[in-house]
Amino acid sequence: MAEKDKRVEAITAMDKDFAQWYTDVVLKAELIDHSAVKGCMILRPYGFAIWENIQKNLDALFKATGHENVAMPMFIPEGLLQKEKDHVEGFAPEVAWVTHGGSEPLAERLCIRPTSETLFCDHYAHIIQSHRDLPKLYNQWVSVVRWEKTTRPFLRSTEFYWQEGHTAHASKEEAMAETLRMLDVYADFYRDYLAIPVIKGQKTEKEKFAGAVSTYTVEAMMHDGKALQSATSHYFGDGFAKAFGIQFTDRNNTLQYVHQTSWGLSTRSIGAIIMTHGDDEGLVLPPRIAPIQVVIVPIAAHKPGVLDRAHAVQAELKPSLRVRLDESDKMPGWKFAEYEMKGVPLRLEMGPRDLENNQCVAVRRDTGEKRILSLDNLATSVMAMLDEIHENLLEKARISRDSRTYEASDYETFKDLIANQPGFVKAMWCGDEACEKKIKEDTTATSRCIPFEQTHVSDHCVCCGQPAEKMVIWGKAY
RNA sequence: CGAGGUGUAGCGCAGUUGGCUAGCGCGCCUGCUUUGGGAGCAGGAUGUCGGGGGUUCAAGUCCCUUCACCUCGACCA
Repeated sequence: MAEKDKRVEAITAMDKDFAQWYTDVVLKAELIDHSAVKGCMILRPYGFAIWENIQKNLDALFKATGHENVAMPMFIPEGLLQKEKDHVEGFAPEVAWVTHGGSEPLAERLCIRPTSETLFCDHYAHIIQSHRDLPKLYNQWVSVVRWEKTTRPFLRSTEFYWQEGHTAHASKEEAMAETLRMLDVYADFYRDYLAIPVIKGQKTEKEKFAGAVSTYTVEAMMHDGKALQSATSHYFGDGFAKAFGIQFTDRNNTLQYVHQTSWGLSTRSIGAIIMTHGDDEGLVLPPRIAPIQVVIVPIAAHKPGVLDRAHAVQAELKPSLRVRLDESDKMPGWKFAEYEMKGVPLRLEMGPRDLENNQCVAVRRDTGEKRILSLDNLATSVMAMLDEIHENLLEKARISRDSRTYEASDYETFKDLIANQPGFVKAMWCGDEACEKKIKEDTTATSRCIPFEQTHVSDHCVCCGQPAEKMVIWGKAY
């Protein structure tokens, strides 16, 4: 029991204090450390390795859809940021400024990019002349800075890593198709790599991106019932093109403005992983992005043959899996707890008893299930188990989300649900921003999205009672 | 940005009305013994008491200021 007590001490229970649980996990699983600057986190090797795996896999999906990576500067001259009115109004309150070069004041101050639309637009204006130059399908993997008042690791940090795709097209139809295509890429990525089910939908006018015609989102539900905007894709129409003069000559030799999109997914996705799959033992990582997919823990490693066999197994798995053999002199129980805290999907225990039987003991992180595996064709059975874990995580998350998704057709029910039942509430909305604002004032819930997959809850706006056709998902959000 | 809370060794904490060389547990280092759920014994190392300024014979302790972290709001693509 003493061992158990030590573990409980290590991480605050989710039910007791979810916020503290989250903080404990990000620090104790060694994902991040705090830096000297407020809200700026240090991504430690284990945390960064998760990000690298996200990058690697998502980038492959971008490449498969014809996108190219570029690198823009981190500075935006003030004049450039101000070219699109809505955009600058949206971002000005949270940009950081560089005012000096060495000891000399700059003639024009430079903002540290909060997002790079203006840089891409400026560049596009230079390089796009003909319809033959289109489409431009660019992406970059960088960090951006937004001077947020309240910060939390991964969820809202002052500086954060992300990718931002910026595309320019000859027609609005093509740009809209790109916007929705990339939203699909995000949704598929969340499902297939992070084992997180998301809801695709459109943001309301109030919630859309500064400067966009329309914003689309994938929304996920965290373990505490709160919503996390997990990635967004924006359709810009030709608004930025007109502000920045991005024109091309079409097939009929007439001058046209391009139609643009942008879309992004950030290190916030790691927050989503933590708060979707984690439990009281710590992190639970989906196998496809886990830095360590399999950890081999030798038992009684000093006994003849144990370590040799463990090394052989590691060598066998290494070509197809991210595998670690922990041959440190820590106690096995210590290692079990440690790798559970770090969310390693599968643990293989190998002791003298196993060697006699040409087997090992496989323990799943998600269910705790122990299974005896033959050392013959081990890579195959391990990979099958990792796939099972992925499917189970996805299914568990889906059930968890659906069981906390409610419907409300009248305002009293709505308010009661938001106040007392953490989760999503589906309710009809008339389309008036006033109702959205009132709901936020009354309940602190916001419209998460107008889901593509509509269900008919009632005929009337849940807030004002006017006829309503759109079903909106509401919830408290990070 | 508003309200509240917290900063003492890597982590968790104690430190009395201001008073001696700032402590405890875990961890860490060395050695031996151990190894199927966070090992045991012996020895050892580790501190700008978050930073700066002030009061005082004397400050971890009191005052001012500043930075960071946490909670709840406001803000938030």
